[in-house]
Amino acid sequence: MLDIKYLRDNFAAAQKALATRSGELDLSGFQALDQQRRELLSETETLKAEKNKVSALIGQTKDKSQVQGEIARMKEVSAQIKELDERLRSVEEQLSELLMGIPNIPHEQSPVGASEEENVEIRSWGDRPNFAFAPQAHWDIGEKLGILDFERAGKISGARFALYTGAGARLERALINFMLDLHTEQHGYLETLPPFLVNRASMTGTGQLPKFESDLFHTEEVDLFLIPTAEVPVTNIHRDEILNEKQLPLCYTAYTPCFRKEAGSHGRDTRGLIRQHQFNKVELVKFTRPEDSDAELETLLQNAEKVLQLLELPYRVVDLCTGDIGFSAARTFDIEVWLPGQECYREISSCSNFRDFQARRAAIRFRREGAKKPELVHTLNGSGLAVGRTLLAILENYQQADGSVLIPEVLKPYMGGLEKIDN
RNA sequence: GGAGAGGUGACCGAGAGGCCGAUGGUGCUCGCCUGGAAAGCGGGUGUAGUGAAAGCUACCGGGGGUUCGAAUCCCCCCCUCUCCGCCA
Repeated sequence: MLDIKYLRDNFAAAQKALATRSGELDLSGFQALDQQRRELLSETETLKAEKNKVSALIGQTKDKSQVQGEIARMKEVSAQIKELDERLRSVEEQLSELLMGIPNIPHEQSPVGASEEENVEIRSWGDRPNFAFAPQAHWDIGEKLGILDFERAGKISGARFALYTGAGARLERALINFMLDLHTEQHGYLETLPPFLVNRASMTGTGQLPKFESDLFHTEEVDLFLIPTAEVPVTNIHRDEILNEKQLPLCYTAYTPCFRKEAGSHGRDTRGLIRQHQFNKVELVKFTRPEDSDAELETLLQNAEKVLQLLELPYRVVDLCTGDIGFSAARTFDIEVWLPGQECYREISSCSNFRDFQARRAAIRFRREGAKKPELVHTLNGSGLAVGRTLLAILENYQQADGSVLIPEVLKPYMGGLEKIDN
């Protein structure tokens, strides 16, 4: 959520900045609603002050017969207050709905552009493998090795689910452990294991609600949502809290499964592990002081890149343009891994600085040393990494002519010393 | 799922229609005292909205209601604890 005061005072500038994002945005009602709200507020508060004053007087008067007129008048005032409050509530509801639907203002340094075509590659790492044979896609490799079973997953659940077996399941688990160990032992993140079902307040805090409810799996009788990313429960760890400046930055990592409806992506990436209703992810989340968030995004991005470097998987880093940045983010870097089976780069991590957008929604603040007023923190997060996509990248990059797949050096200890997966 | 007890400021804990944004204590902080510290003494110490400011308004788990007036009474919901049931 944007700062209403900022929007009020910089309406034209905000509108201009927001126009560089994709999608339609109608802010025309804002100024009138904002005005109405303040008028109603002042009106009802004047009446409340009057009511409070007179009621105190009535309380002090022993002989109530002397104040019958006051009592009657206050009854009238109370009714007026009630009516004004109702109008105020309706205006505030409309205003909040409008405000909650406004995306974050892009970072000044984000490249301006209309779509992903205009994202800017800022660096790449590693050498793409040269194969003396035609590399296969991971779904073929995995099925032939008997470690991925999409057909039975379809039977059990439906489309966009995967069944891992044997070395496949082990490899997924090895990756989770490897990533968590790296981030906790080398990068200083605190491991967490949060709930996978969260309430509306949490989803609203990070920006999934109210706008993107249709992307979420929802449970019927208890009004909970399956998390689409660990960002939601982990960022909400500190919802409605005031942190000490000394604690910052707070850095958390979490492994969780993620659940997404993928509504609107019918027919896209229907094969393989790329786009699943359920997938595993290790997430990195930071809470920082405002002045530190740009630098912290850079280190978070490097922490995510480190996973690919250690796994020796070639990748590139892309600075998302204003038209491609997600709703809540101000700035986003995507890491894209090279997939030889499909001869393209695919997103494997998305690292974002949300600035105070989520913090305002979720009321996550901190108090500076000696300061009276608390301030909003900045929140950041990034995948470190999407586990399923990492596994498929290994299958495609480490595949051999005979159909086997070598295990990356750093994963061998996590695979019980296994050197390669074959039949 | 059943029965009971609770949810008050950073924390503990009073308050049971008006004198309560809330006694007291702990913590924190500033000052005095001290060679320094402890102890002691004195002051300060919630958040938000609105306003140029003084101030005003709201908030005692959440939402409704009764009343001139609600932390306090009534209704619904949520959460925590204890016991029983069930279960990993």
